[in-house]
Amino acid sequence: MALTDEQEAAVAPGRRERNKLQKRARIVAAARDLFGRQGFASTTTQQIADAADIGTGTLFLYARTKEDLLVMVFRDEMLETARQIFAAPPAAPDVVDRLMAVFNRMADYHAGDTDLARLLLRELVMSQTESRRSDIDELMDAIHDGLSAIIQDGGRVANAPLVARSAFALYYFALISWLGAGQDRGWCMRLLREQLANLINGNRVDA
Amino acid sequence: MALTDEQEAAVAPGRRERNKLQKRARIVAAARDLFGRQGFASTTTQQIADAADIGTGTLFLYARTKEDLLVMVFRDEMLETARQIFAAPPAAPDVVDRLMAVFNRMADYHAGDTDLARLLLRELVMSQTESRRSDIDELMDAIHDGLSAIIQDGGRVANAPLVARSAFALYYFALISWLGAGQDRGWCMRLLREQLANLINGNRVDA
DNA sequence: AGTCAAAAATGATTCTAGTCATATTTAGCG
DNA sequence: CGCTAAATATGACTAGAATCATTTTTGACT
Repeated sequence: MALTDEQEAAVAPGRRERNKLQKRARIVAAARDLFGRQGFASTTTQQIADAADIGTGTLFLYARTKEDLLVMVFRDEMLETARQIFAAPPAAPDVVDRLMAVFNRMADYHAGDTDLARLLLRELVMSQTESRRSDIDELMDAIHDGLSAIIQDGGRVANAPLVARSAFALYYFALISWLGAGQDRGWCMRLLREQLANLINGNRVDA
Repeated sequence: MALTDEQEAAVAPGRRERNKLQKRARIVAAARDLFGRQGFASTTTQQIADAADIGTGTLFLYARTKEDLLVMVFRDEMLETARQIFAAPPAAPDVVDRLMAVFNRMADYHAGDTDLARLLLRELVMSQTESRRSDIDELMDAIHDGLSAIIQDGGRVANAPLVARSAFALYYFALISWLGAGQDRGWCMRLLREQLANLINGNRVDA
């Protein structure tokens, strides 16, 4: 027997809301699939709309621009990836080793599709849309908290959150060098390790 | 009396080449003006072509995309700005102070048009086009060298170029927070100062 | 000066992201 | 149940970036 409207509304946040969420999920799935198989540029918003079985204009009710769609698609995936990485903490003796283990696993994720990662990185820099900003903030916060915990756990450093911010900034720059400037990944990561060692352990001549 | 073709070609790198340079200059000037007055999005490539007195398609012989045009326009300006900043070195006692003086002056430049700066920053992350890559590399190198000199001059740090890279990465991240994530400029710069102090002077609990 | 191939310029055309006036669906209410 | 207003969906349409087949310019060589 079906529930009455009132009962239904009481259980879940309303049918309308559920429909929207379903539609949103279809859109994200379609976009994820097409971006992955055809690339971002050669996927048209029309193709995504067709695959998600919605009208041309409806798509833009859920993502203001094609680029927002890219961020939408990867926000979930990256959040999940970040959670998994921080949930299974690397059991290395040194803080620098542990940070590098985290960053290497993140880089592994991006290595799966460097073309998309490159474009995504570009969009993550600028949170033009309001919805995008919250997507990005959530992701950044998750990573920052994870890093902070690792650094705090090391115990040798004052002001762990600030150092976490610096570590993330250095990682971000490594990503830009690798994906943006086309430098060799290994080279970027080696440099990052040195920079992190400097950051954590100091770099004085007399040390 | 006019020079013969041969004489002319011997003096300068050929009339053809000079024409191209002139045309390029007209394009950059027109784009600079229109972007500044109307903003990037509401300036059409047609307007730029008209202002530069060239055909619609000719524009794309000089810049593969509208975004490349943005990079072209600001590469020169930013290089010049960077040179001026590093030519008149800040006479502060501390390395951190001197770095902050440099970064603050760079931020001042961007503060002149934060909308354009935001878009530019996004494009600088990814050197999609080959021509853009060289533009960006040149700019980055200039800044890196300047920072390196300041840090080396401080004398208390081993491996100045690496620390310069880190300092730049931290500055870059501050820019992203300010222009990209919409954080308050003062807050970003204060954080940057702390991070730089950490980087240069160490951050051990026992220090 | 005249010829020719390569380089550069051109604008009509194509393609697609994003808009907007209209139509449909939803849910609260008498 | 209708009725109504608000929310949501739709696809024909617009605007503008970028392309490309064609034309024009250049300069080397005779």
